[in-house]
Amino acid sequence: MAKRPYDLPPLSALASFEAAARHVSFKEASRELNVTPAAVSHQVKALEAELGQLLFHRKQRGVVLTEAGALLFVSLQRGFEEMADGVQRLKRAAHDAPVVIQATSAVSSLWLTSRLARFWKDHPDIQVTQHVMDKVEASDGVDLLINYGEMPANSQNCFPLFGDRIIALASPAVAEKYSVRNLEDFENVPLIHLNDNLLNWTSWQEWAERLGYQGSYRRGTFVDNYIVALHAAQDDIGFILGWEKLTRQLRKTGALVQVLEVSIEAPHIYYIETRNSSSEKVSKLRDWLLAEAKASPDFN
Amino acid sequence: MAKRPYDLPPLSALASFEAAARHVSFKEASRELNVTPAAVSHQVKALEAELGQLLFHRKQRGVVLTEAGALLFVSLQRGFEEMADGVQRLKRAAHDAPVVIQATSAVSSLWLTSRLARFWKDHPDIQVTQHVMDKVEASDGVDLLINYGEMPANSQNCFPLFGDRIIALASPAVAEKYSVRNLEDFENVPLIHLNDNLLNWTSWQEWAERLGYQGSYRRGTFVDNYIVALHAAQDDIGFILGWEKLTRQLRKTGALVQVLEVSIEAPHIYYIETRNSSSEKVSKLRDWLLAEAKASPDFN
DNA sequence: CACCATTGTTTAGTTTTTCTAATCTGATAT
DNA sequence: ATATCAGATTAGAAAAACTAAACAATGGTG
Repeated sequence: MAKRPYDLPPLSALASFEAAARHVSFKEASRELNVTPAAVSHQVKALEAELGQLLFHRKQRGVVLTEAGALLFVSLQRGFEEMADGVQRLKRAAHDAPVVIQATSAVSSLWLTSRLARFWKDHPDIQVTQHVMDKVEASDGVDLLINYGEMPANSQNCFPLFGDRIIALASPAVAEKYSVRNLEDFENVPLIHLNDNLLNWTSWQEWAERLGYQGSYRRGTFVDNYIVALHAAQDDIGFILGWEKLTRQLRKTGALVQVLEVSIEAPHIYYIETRNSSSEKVSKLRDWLLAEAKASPDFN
Repeated sequence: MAKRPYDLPPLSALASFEAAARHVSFKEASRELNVTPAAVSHQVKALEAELGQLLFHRKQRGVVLTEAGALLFVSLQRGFEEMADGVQRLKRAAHDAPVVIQATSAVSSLWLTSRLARFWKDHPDIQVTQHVMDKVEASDGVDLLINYGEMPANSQNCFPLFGDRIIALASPAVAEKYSVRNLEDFENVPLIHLNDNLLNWTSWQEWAERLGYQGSYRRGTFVDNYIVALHAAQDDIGFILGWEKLTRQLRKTGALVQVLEVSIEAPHIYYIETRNSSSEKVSKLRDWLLAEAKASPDFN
């Protein structure tokens, strides 16, 4: 097969030489490289040995480049410059690029959006883009991902955000009109069902079973999106299941009220996942959100 | 003071990444770099961590460059190419450049030249230039230097070549005409004296003193150059001092004959000194000459 | 003129980096 | 299904790089 396309001496030696040549001083070079002059001396000596020619004339006081050294120096400078340019561009691009966080429309509107607004006040330099998508898979270019489901074990990219309880809700008008007293009553009232194609939503059926009731809840309307379902509930369409914490604000404002004093622990938890990038900014946002979830467990 | 002008990640990581990107394969890269795939994996991972962004998409089978990776790759390639160019030029220049060996005209004509001709037969790829100069100081650009004098102690650039004895010589005609029987006889015959401005030549006076004779040798002619002196001797101008070994050939052909069966050990030795370059070619010639001096101590 | 401050070198030993061996993972091809 | 392939991961080994200290050579200073 092809031999090494660049038959270069050790790069560390080249870097030491370049610095020494630029400063015309081993001492200065060593300061720049955060090493002792001895280290630079070693590297340059090794390079000279490898190339089989002197790169510096050792003068009484300091060093002077030989002709060969000068020749090498300009090439190295150009080379390093080129590389540094590329790295610089990369860093700048990373700096300018926003952090992309993906969440379902429900999480986004009920929890994430208001917090991102606050995050931006703390970190005006970090641009954040929300990617609202009611699917489990992450699209390309997503840095963070808030999932509801079973958190993969021993993945250091996933961190639990919060768990929740599931309760029954309705608009005050609906609640008053049907006055549900027990689980059986739900069989004869309009329920809002979610078509759970991809997410792990808990259905009315599952919810009741968890609470020990075996009846069948068939009445009501089906919608595809939890936010739509919430709006439907507020429009007096019927009863809806909801997360206790996530709907706290809606209950506080009286838009919805809890029906029956029963609840189940949500079968899954919300967790945050790091994807693609391990950049500073991403970690910052992730840690901020984790702290946020921890700091206000009751969503005050 | 100024920060590092090139704020580059570890160069070894860049080199590993470049190879991996070029092959689009950690495995191939590892073969090129003579390391295991694990090593490449480590380096790339470290680089990604440092830059805070993924450089490869890890696919089910192998890897693919990310956009960022591709961007970095072209810069690195250009950079390495630039550097390799410089190194290449340097090596080529060193390869093409002849080895320069400096010697006095005497050593050159009596010992070195014929040997260099033989060296060239053994090593036709190594070009050798003679720099004949009857001074002690080496001029710039000289790689090897044959000196006569006191060899500096503990210098690993100097190697003893040979010592010699000093005898009195003359052309057969002169020898017969004056028939010198003892040291005193030299006082009344034409002597050839060397103006020793710089070299450590032994004068007739010193020679005789070493042999225990206190007379004064004033008669004769003065010349500046030993080769001229030798020619003068062959032209029957007078008696001359010479090295036993170096003049062997002249005596063999009958051009000169030894006068009086006395001789002194030369006060100094011939030694060879390495200057400037420590290139392969220089070492080769030096070692060859040392072996030559050792192999034929009698100058057969 | 002695003496100190500079700059680079050298040696030997330590620290850091880099690499390997072995084991895993996850997915494709047979 | 099973083998295979490319890469990841881990802990520990090997190699490279570095440092400390003593040295050498020189130039400036009191």
